[in-house]
Amino acid sequence: MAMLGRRPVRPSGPVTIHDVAKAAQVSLSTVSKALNGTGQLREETRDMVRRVAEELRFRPSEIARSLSGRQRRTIGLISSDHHGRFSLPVLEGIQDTLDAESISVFLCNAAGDPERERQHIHSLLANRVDGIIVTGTRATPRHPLNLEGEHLPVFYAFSRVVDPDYPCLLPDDRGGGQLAGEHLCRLGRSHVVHVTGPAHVEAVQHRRQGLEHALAEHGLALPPERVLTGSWSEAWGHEAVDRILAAWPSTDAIFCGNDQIARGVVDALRARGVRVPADIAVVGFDNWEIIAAATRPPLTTVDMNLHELGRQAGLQLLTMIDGGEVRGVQRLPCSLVVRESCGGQMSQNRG
Amino acid sequence: MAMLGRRPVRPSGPVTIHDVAKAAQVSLSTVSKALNGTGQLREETRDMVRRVAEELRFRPSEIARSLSGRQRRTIGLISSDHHGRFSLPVLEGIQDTLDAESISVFLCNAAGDPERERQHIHSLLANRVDGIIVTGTRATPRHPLNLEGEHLPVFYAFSRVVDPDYPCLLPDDRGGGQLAGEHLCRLGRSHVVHVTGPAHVEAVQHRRQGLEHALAEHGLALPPERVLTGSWSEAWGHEAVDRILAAWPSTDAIFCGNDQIARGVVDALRARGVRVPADIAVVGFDNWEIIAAATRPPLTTVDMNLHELGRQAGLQLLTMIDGGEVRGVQRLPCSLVVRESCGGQMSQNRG
DNA sequence: TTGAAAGCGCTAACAA
DNA sequence: TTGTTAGCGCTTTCAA
Repeated sequence: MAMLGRRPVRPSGPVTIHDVAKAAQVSLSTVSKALNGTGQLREETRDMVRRVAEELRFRPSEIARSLSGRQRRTIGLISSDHHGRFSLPVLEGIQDTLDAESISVFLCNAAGDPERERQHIHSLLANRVDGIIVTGTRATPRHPLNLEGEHLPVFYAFSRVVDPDYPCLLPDDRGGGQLAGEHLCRLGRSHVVHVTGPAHVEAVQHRRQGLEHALAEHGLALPPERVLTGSWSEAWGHEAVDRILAAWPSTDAIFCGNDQIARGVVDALRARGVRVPADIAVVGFDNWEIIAAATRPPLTTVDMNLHELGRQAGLQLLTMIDGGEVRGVQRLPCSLVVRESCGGQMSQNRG
Repeated sequence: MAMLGRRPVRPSGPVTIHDVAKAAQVSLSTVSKALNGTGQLREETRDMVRRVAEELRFRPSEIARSLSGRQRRTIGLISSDHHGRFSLPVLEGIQDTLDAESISVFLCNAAGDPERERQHIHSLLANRVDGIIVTGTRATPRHPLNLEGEHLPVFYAFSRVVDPDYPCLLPDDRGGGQLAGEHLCRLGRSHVVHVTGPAHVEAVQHRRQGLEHALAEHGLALPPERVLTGSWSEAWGHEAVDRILAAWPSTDAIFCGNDQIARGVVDALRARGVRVPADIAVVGFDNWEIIAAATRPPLTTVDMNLHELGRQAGLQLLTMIDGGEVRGVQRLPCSLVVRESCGGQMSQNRG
């Protein structure tokens, strides 16, 4: 295809713009312009250069490109905690957004170690990323990233920062709790007990508030003693059922703080001969498929839409990179996924 | 600290080597040498430059560094499938290795889409990574990465390639099955049934072979009809128990292809009034904590050591990058994690 | 319509 | 012991 009837020979290392220029018998800048669609070139030239470049499998070095002023089109992703079960969907969501913009992601796992986090930040800064997303468990609020005086957009996804001014996106746990409560009320349940995680966790408090709010709207109260706090485990679900059946035999609904607890609750109820949902309806939280779908009956549960949360986090970071103002805590609505543990079948969203 | 009593002023953008040179009143190369510990410099000069650089918070641009010939110290990580439950520990292991060498990771999630994978590869090549690790589910062997004619080390971690010559590291499923079998035999069980996943999956076949081998060594046979293949679900575990109790009431041990099946099996047995482990011992596979530990009784199960697998995959890639020869399928030994579903208590490894 | 040249931030060979 | 200079691969004025 190249002039003179000779096929251009691929050099050993990566093909450079020089190689293309030589093969196409034009100058460097012509190649650059042709390939980037910039400047004023004859169509023929542009086509010819493009053909040669393709034939040579020319892949412009992003390294060199970003050196000469262009945007880096690369961001850093720091998992402050270990990559957990919740991080995964968030991470995938983020990547969906960034892939669409051809932005590369440096993945860093600080694994909860501040020193490791420091090193990663250093490396990200040295690599001149355009921005950083921080993910992690949000049980305990974290310090804002220490950027060593550098100015760089940072967005916190599913990660709580002590200072509420930092741009961050979290699930609307309150709304989630409310969804669960409304669902139960709508199905006519009126003796609701809440079995949830550690009392000091913010999400635990929010979910309870949401439930309380929904019940209140239906003229029902949620007395403090009917909120049982414990660990996020199946075992706690079992234990809670013992207490509930002993203390409040008229209970007709249990809203659980997560799916593991719900699984424990359902299993325990079955073991006691209590029918779910006929006698007691159960709602979980997380929509952790592998648990929720395998429970018998399958769990109706609240979904935090973590994939979507990741997508939006990515978009927000892009906004910040483009100079947009993004601040404060934002909450993403949850959805209710209806399976069989409440008897109902319609699906609800709340936006 | 700088000369003339003036504090050097940080420029607005990232600090460059020029800024440091100016502030320290020396030349570019002196700064470079001082900071890299190369060349011959007076100790005083070196120290002085270092101090100034630190004060200015100078962070040499990795971009510029890698342009001028140095190694990129960056690798690509492609998740061919969605980041799954198994990818996580592998990923963390890989990062452990690479962090220790200060190598950055570009994360790409091809999500099973060949076109997306192509784009990611393109991007990785354009970013001149030193090598690539491919992770993903290994249920179905994948095609080797198409590097578009470029030469670059690629290592497959927990990902099966059609051509067995490609360097890849997989769990030793056969050994894992053997561990389970030996454990059961050692505990005196002699009527073993195997409830496992889809028959066509390689891991399913290997695990069965391992079990068979272990039983054979103790003079026991594993007739084909006692290998029940199905899906990887709890539901299948329940169903299998029905069949087993009906067909072979003398069964005293069940080895399950994964922990979900095992969970289903144990739950079903309990529901039928069969005691675990007193009447029937159960062994799982995966050591998926959240399931294995929550099962009642907690599951004795085989651990694939995925974190370690990731670590070693990282090391192997580094070897390849350094020009070492790495080829063919390698297998990482599994371990047996003893909990309570078999009655035994000692822990076993097999190296 | 094309090409020459400067520059991005750094390293490294060579001079001084 | 330090500084000058020439790249690394590309983009982007500015000249031709």
